Amino acid sequence: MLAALLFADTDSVTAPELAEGLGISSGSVSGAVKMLSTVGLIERVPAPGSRREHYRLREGAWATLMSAQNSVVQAMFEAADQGIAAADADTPAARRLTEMRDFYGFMFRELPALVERWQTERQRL
Amino acid sequence: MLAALLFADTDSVTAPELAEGLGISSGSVSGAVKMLSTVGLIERVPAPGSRREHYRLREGAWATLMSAQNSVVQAMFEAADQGIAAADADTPAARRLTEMRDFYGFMFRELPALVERWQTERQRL
DNA sequence: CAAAGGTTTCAGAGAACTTTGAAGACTCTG
DNA sequence: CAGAGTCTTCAAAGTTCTCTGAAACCTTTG
Repeated sequence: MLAALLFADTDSVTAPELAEGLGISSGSVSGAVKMLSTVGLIERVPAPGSRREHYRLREGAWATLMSAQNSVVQAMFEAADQGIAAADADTPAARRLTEMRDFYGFMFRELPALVERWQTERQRL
Repeated sequence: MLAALLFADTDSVTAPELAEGLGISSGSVSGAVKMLSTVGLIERVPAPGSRREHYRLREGAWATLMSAQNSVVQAMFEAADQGIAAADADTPAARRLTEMRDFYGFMFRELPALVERWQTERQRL
């Protein structure tokens, strides 16, 4: 579906066009739209003159996708943190969990900064 | 399985211990070991005196995992690139694909650098 | 070098996920 | 405000993925 929206030679695409083009049912289109919308990758486009819904990739969709990944990083960080709290100090487990927490802590700090740097560099073009 | 290896209070864990502790069959352990080994997250540990295989998380496993993600980024970059080659210039599709390629190109350059920075900062501790 | 201990492979069973199609809900428009 | 057009929901069907258990395969050791 993302590929279909990427390659479309129009600004936005209707649900029936997606169904037809991809050879899937309207129900599947509806489900995919719902999922991709909540993730923030696509958006509904108001289409005056047509009663059909139009969809398109959101501006900056890829940065959004990367930021979504960041919540995975956060989850790993928190899991490690809770693990450390539950484990006895000075055990192999504590050592491993500390390495894990430090790594994901680092990434959780740096990844958003990286995406931000992309945004500003993009601005200049 | 990763959690089991993380929390183990010994340096390494045997396959039967993993099966017993997780309540899964030896076949499943074998499959998981194979998968995690090829990804580089765990390693076999030579265990003199025991005939059983011992496993443990590899040093720097999390950095490895992040680097593996990078190949996804690369795939996205290449997909965008091929898309641009296939699309007509000055179309909405070309514009979208260019944004995608630029973003993943940026990430493909910067992510390894980020992991590397982690490695060197880690060194100092 | 045979036998015991341990691991891997693989076909079949089961679980989880996805898709479909039809019914219901929503929303413009005349 | 009725009707046509469009979208969403959901149960059933289909597909894919994962697990198990048994058999085959290594590998160490007496």
